[in-house]
Amino acid sequence: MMLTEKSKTTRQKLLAVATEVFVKKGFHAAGIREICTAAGANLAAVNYHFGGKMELYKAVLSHAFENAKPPRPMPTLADDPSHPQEQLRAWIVWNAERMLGARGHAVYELIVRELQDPTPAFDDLLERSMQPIYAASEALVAAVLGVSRDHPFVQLCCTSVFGQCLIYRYSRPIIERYQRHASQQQLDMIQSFLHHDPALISGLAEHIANFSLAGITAQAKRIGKN
Amino acid sequence: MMLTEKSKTTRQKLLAVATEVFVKKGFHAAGIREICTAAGANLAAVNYHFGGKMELYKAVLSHAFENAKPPRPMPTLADDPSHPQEQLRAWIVWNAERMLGARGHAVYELIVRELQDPTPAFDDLLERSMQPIYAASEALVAAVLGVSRDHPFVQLCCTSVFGQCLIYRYSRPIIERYQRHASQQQLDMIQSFLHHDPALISGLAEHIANFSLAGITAQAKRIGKN
DNA sequence: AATGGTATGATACGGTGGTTTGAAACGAAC
DNA sequence: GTTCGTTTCAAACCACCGTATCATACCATT
Repeated sequence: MMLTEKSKTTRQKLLAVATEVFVKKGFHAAGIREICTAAGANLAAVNYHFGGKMELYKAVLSHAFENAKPPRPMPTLADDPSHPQEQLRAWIVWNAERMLGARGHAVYELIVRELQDPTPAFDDLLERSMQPIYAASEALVAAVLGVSRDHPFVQLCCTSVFGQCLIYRYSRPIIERYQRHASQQQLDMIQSFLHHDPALISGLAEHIANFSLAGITAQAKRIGKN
Repeated sequence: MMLTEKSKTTRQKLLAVATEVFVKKGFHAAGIREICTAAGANLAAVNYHFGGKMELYKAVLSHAFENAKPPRPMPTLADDPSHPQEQLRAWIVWNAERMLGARGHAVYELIVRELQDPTPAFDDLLERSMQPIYAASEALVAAVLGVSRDHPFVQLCCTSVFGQCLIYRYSRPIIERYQRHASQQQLDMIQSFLHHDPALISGLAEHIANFSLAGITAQAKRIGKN
């Protein structure tokens, strides 16, 4: 038999626990022993079920990527080419909610780790998960700016949008740390953020959209003047 | 004698090499052997001169922090309270150039690493290097928005500004990777960026300032309407 | 009941990492 | 030239990690 009940659950448990540990500590710092004992499995289980630490890691990446599929499809320029501003706004909100929401948590956390200590699995992950999204943002921003996609302002504005989203991922350890000297109402907000409270996140997404649209339209005027 | 000529240079060489290696690989991945051989020192040198890997790391942090002092002093609201917009613009440019320039390279790279895998040296570094800067940004943004510093919009806008700067640090590994499939003129720009070309960086700083000021004034109007 | 692929278990191997040790080399002071 | 603190060096130590091994237990099929 290919997979008994028991083996399925150990494999899945291993995958689930490994995701947590890799997210928390990164690839190098995470240990096989730690993962196995936390999953209630034997030390050899990883090698048996996946073939090695790196293979387990790749499996975690794939699994996390599959689970990160957003509930709504990505808004693109093609959906309504005559109103690029509204489309861009919809896209920014969609993207921010995707990057900050609970669904994408593991993938983006792992991507952020890969950014600093790339493993061989990096290129593939980036290509699959980020490249299509980035391409869509370029098209939308170019449409709003009224220039071609290789205009330097397009990249700058896209980077500004992504930067505003990414920082909420990067600063997570700081935020966790600042719980100590936080007031009660700050503490509530921090907890909401760390637990991916949808209301708080859509508020952040709204802010990023408002902020960015103002920034981008300002750049559009700047282009028009020249 | 406390420090002969020879010992001084080994200590300094160790510090310099260790800074490079820690920046490049992070605390955990960096190896004592690697550092020592690169510095032309014996394996035991680190323990002798610093007392251990962690102490060496702390010394590197302090040293990098001291060397990151920007050439110009930070513009603050107090410099010209009647023109908060201009002051905020000056501050954003100053901050972006500080975070992206060659001087601050080591510190910010190390901070970015600490963000993901905090070592015991994290709190101190953060408090010394980031807290005063962040406080200044809050004051300026609050002045432009015309609200008190604990208004929620203040934090949101400050985070948006920092996010736009930080992403250029975070995405450095991606950018290095994309040199392979880049055109010639893209390659030149990438090289300029990686080598902290002042002209390119002040261009980025200008963009971030324009983008952010538009975003912040838009939020100010939004507050005014309510 | 017997069998054979599958899964789990305890243990050991090779390698690497930081740290320690003790002897040797250096250099200034007497 | 001897002495003493400082610095360098080679070698070893010890803990840990990922992997490999091999015996055992499981369980559907025969």
